[in-house]
Amino acid sequence: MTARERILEAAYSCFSRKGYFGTTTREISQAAGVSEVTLFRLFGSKKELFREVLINYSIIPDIRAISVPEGSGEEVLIDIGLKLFFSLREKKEFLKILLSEVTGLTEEVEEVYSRFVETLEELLGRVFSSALSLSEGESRTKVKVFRSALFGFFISEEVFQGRELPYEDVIRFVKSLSAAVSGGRG
Amino acid sequence: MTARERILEAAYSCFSRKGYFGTTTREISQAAGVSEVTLFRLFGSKKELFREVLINYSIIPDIRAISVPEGSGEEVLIDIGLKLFFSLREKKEFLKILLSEVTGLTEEVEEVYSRFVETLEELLGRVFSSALSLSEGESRTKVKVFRSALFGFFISEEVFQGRELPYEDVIRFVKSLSAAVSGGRG
DNA sequence: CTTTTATGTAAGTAACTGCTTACATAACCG
DNA sequence: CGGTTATGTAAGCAGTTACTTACATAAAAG
Repeated sequence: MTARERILEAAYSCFSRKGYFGTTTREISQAAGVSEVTLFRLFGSKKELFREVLINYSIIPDIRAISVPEGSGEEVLIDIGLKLFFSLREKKEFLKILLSEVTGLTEEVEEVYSRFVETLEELLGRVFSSALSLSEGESRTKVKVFRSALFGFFISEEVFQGRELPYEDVIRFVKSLSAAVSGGRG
Repeated sequence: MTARERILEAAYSCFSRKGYFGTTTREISQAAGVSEVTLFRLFGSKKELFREVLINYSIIPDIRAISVPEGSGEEVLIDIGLKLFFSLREKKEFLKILLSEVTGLTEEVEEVYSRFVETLEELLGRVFSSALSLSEGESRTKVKVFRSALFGFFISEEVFQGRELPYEDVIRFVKSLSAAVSGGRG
């Protein structure tokens, strides 16, 4: 691994554990096993390094890579719900960084977050209108419910409580959510 | 207002806008209109002040104060959903502080968060088992869906996007969520 | 009136932080 | 070989930060 990569990785880890202001450049360089001078030579400033981390570890490509499952009805929602949940889990550190920068939101962090929600809703929008047969308006609201629930669940259970839920708990939740959203008039 | 109160209020505001590490004690004391020495005399340390802010502005009493509505069915869920949403909004700053401290979670912040979720689930548990007629297990999972969706929705739309949703949007969401959760087998 | 209490001003300290400069070294490239 | 490139060490600087000490003052309490 190049020095650049090692620094990026170390920065990712540090920022996600202690936030932007809680992390020092000394700390990052030590964790990366390089000198602090190298860090500044390669990235110019702490802020710039932070930006690169945000780009490098973004969850957005992961979400884009999720394929819309064939078929229809509840089963499809369960499938996509699980895929999304485990994508969130895989990028937990990235999401922690995002959350911790909610205060003093710089435009760029805000933009990253907006694109994250857009990407999610776009994917779910496609799934919902193909798998369930819903009007544009119905679909949009249900997508919001589904997306919010999944995201809220992940944040509460995994990020804040700092644990990793057993598979059955995740399944139970996603099934319940999918059933709720795919049934009824809501 | 006493100096103590002014400092608490200023600290609350600063921490919610810039996080713990992003805020300096100088800043707080200036915002409070007192000298920095006074801040340290009254609170001992920055950390202690932070703790007091967390206690003083906690959302938990707000949630405890919400009365379980009479009646049954979907209407009740809508009622409680709206009450909860507007409680979250009223304590947005507190929640921002909580979110921003998700990195480097101290035990105390983690505990505050746990109690927050417990309080929420307890309230919703009572509502769900009285208003809908559900078994213990069904109720518990539906409560999780309801709670996660509401919380996730609030965080995405209001905290991260930094805006205040128009009332109709909130209503539409809560109605859709309530319908989804109260109908079906989920 | 005198003491206590609450607050202020001034000054400063020790540690830390982001970042820079100067110089060495070792590997790789033509 | 000679030069470029990537990295390291050492030193440090200027600014900031949490927090302290010493002393003044004015109001409140007894």
